Amino acid sequence: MSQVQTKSRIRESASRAEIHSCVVEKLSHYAPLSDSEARLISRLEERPRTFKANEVICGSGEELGSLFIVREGRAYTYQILGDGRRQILQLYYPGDIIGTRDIVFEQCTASTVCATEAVLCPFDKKDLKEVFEKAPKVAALIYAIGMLEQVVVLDRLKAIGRMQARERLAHFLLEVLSRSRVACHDPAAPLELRLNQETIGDVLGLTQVHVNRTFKQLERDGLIKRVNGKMELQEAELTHIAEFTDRYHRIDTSWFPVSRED
Amino acid sequence: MSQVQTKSRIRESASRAEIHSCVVEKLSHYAPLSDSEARLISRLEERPRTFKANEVICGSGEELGSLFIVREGRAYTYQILGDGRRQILQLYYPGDIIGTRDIVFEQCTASTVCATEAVLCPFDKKDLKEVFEKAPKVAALIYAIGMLEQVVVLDRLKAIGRMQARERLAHFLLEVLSRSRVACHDPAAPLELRLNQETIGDVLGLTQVHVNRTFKQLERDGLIKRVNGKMELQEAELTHIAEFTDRYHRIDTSWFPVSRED
DNA sequence: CGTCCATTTGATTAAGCTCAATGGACGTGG
DNA sequence: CCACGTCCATTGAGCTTAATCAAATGGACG
Repeated sequence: MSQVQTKSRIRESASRAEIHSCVVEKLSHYAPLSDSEARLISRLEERPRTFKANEVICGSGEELGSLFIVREGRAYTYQILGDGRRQILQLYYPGDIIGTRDIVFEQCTASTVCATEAVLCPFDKKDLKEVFEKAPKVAALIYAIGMLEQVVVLDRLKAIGRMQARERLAHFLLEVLSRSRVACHDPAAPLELRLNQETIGDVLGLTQVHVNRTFKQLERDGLIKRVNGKMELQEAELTHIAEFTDRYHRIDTSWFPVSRED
Repeated sequence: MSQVQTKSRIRESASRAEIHSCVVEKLSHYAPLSDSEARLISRLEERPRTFKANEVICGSGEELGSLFIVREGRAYTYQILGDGRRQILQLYYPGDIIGTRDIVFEQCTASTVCATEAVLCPFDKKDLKEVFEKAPKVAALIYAIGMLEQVVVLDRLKAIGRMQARERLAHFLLEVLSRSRVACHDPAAPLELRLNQETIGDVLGLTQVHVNRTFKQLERDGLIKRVNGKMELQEAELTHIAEFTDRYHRIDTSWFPVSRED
């Protein structure tokens, strides 16, 4: 909750101390940005916008006009099969960038909706051109973050393809936890999923019923403890069960272009 | 087979007609490149290298020093679970770029090996810096191709998460077919998998035995016909069964920076 | 002609799905 | 305050898909 910043501070332009943008915050988590780079990005970023729960950010087939940085809430991307089954492809938590993928297509390859009420910062697609032209380091950073997302997706692919329900769910919980920590900084904070069991099933390729049984099983085994919405995890054991690796630590910036005027 | 180019032609430098590089060929499939852009890229590209079947391109945990463009053969990226099970994350066919993901990490997140004898063109990682600095349009293109790969991975995630063996396999066959066509150009050419059933199982999250039964079933139903290694597909029916979409058609280049001196 | 490897087939088992019912939490309207 | 509806979690019973275990078949090749 303390993550929600006062919106009026965004959009000041001049000195670095005053630049307070979602994108700058996200990007500089991985590599330091020069003042002019930070200024360029924060200038491009539009006013944060509030979305209602279940509001569609971009439907499959529409054109995605901007990236969105998640400031608060949860969103996800999914596809529906002919028989009505649903696969959720990617979850977005505070700090994540929505649309790094679909922005390169003329039509979105999947639908994106908010799972909860959410605050998103749009970043216009056509302004990316300026980023690639004037701030190659930032471009490299955006590229790297896109690839980081891909690694996370592939970890989940492995879990769905080759693990049983118990390990899949453990893997999922740890992934959400590590993702929350990027934004939240407090490593002791309990996990707050804010997703119902049907949604989790659609992420993991399981039915809601089986997700429920598996949660119960993990609870019986003392691996998780649930207290109204929040969850405490036995991280060490779960990590072992799910063979989980946290991918959010570090990217290799050695090949990045240097900031133009540092 | 006709895809294998005479290697001596690569590396000439001067005029456009003589530039004959794997990377240039791949990238200009999606957007026209200026002469200087083409020159920059082809100059960076090193001599094609031949790999033996089962030769490791980059092991999990090592640093990946270059991208590789596949000229001939098949390769794949995989992860092994503690109990020995294997999940193949991505297959690479001629025209694909290996390493767009792992290049942004200090250590590879997965192992990559050749499934057959293969010819690959390395493209040094640290030279990417120059590309991002001097050829922003090419950088955008590389970004877009990385995202295209991600969409393909997510289509497979959907298949593995929410489809049965029959549809999964159909989906897989169509994906390989459409991928082959990027490199091969002949739309009537029969599908040449050159992968055994165990490998296919590890792609699709199925056992080798079940892959076999499913192949047999597709064959009985007249949806595929197998003649020593090659395969003819009833594309229309299979596309319907697998709800398949070909993602290789088109990316949105409208936001790309323009070539610097066209 | 025997070895190696991949494919094929059969019999049995188990993980997860489907269908169905119950109960708690919460909001809304009378 | 109570009645009611909705959403979600929970639990049970039976069924289906794919896994497992095991073995046979069939090239390709030295």
